[in-house]
Amino acid sequence: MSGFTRYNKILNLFSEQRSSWTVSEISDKLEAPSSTIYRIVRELVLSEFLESAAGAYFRLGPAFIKFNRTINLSDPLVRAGQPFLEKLANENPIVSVNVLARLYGNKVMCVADYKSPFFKNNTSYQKGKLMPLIYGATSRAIIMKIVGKSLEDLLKQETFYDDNDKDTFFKNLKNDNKKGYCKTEGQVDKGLIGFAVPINNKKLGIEASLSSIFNSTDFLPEHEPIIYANLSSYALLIERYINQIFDDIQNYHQIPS
Amino acid sequence: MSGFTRYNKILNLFSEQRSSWTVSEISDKLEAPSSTIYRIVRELVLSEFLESAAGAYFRLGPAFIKFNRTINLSDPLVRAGQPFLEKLANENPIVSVNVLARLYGNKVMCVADYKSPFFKNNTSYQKGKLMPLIYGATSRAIIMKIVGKSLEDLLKQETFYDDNDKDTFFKNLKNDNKKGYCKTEGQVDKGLIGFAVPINNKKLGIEASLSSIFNSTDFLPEHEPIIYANLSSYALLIERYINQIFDDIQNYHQIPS
DNA sequence: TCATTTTTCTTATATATTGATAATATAAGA
DNA sequence: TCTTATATTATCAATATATAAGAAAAATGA
Repeated sequence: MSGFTRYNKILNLFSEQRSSWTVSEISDKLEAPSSTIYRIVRELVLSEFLESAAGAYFRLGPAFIKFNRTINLSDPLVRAGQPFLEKLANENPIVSVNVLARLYGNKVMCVADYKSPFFKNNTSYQKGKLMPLIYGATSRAIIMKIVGKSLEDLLKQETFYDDNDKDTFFKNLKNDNKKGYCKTEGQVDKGLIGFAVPINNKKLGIEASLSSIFNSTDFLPEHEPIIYANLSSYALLIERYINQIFDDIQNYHQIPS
Repeated sequence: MSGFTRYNKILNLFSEQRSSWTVSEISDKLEAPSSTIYRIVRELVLSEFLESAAGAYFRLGPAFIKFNRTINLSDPLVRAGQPFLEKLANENPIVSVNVLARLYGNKVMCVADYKSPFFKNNTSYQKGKLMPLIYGATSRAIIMKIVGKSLEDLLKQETFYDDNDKDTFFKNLKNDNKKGYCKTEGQVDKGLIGFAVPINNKKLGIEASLSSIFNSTDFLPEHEPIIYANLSSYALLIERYINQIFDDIQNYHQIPS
């Protein structure tokens, strides 16, 4: 173990299922002497990446909450899009969950969401959760704007059921691209139907989507044009707003530190 | 620079005000050769603590979002308390923001919140934000249960206006402790009034509070007993639920890995 | 295409990390 | 309160690793 790995290996032991570890448990798991683990853990505690809990246990520390907040407040996509999610929800004809998601590595991550007050279902698209790349309108609206080698690289890790499945996938993607939006039903959550449009900004390297998710039982075909109109107009607004924020950042960077 | 500091120093450059840095900017700022910074940044990118953005810029990476989510899902306080916040909001006589906060180092951090649909003001108590220790009901309900040397250590960093100010602070704290709840008006946000009760669990090392924050203009004296009754009963529920979660964790830890 | 910028690679050397052991602090029980 | 077990820190020589300067390679943009 060397470099950042030795810290990362310890941090990655902490999960939803197992959120607290003692030093001796860590040293057992990583097969490293406890004196070494103590030293590393102490360093992480000092920088607030870990914190000590009762009974010699350690857990993830407040640094993650702090940095996560920094990301939320400074991410141009979140800053530009967050304020519009509630408005979008109010203008939709039926109760909805509205989601801003972006490409992160080769996964899709929800970075902001707003749920109508009386929407009952829980979607899988919760802020911070990594989602599959090829299922659900939210994800597909993102990849439909990616082409050529970038798309190939991105999909390299994904496995399709068979060649037919793969062909259908690419054909649908092409179709969606023509229409300008994506619609899927039950691909991620049973009983839910999702619509999504892409949001892009080349200068800032943003590949993202805006989506509205509804209960299948609430949805009627005549809603579709309104839903699509709302999504497109808000996506446009958000893209414009991102550009404005980009200019602010540019100006900021020109000020010498 | 050695140990974790070398990574931490770079990560801490990223802030709400300045969320992206190039390698040469970092090496200027930290006065270190850029070849060294490149190596460290590459390590951080590999572990997703940083990610590269457009134009040779780097920004905070998805690891923080992931770990933050882990904290949210596994924190016994969040797990126990989150589900009750909406109920508390609905039972309050006027619109409110309802907050679960806990001690983190020598600050107070909001770990969960729920705002009534028609509550307009923005409180300073947003999830993830560090708050002052001695102002506001939310914070004071936490420290009012801490005594002796622990309290001294905690307040060591805090500066009071004068000795009189300090005396008043401690007298109020004592009073609150007798009453069982805290009430402050405008200490953190002008125009808002806050009520809070403590939540504790010694075994898990949890020192926290549950609070409801209202618009001063909505508030009438006759609301006070209802507010207090709601807070106390939900705090009790949450404390019981925390114990149950604690037992689950215990059972989990007994399973050999 | 070329010129510029960003990123990686290569090396000897200085420096930090390691882990066995000892010392100390802390918590729990009698 | 004292005892004992356990958790945490300190020490130090052997070893592994990071460092920094410059060169080379890739990537980017005009």
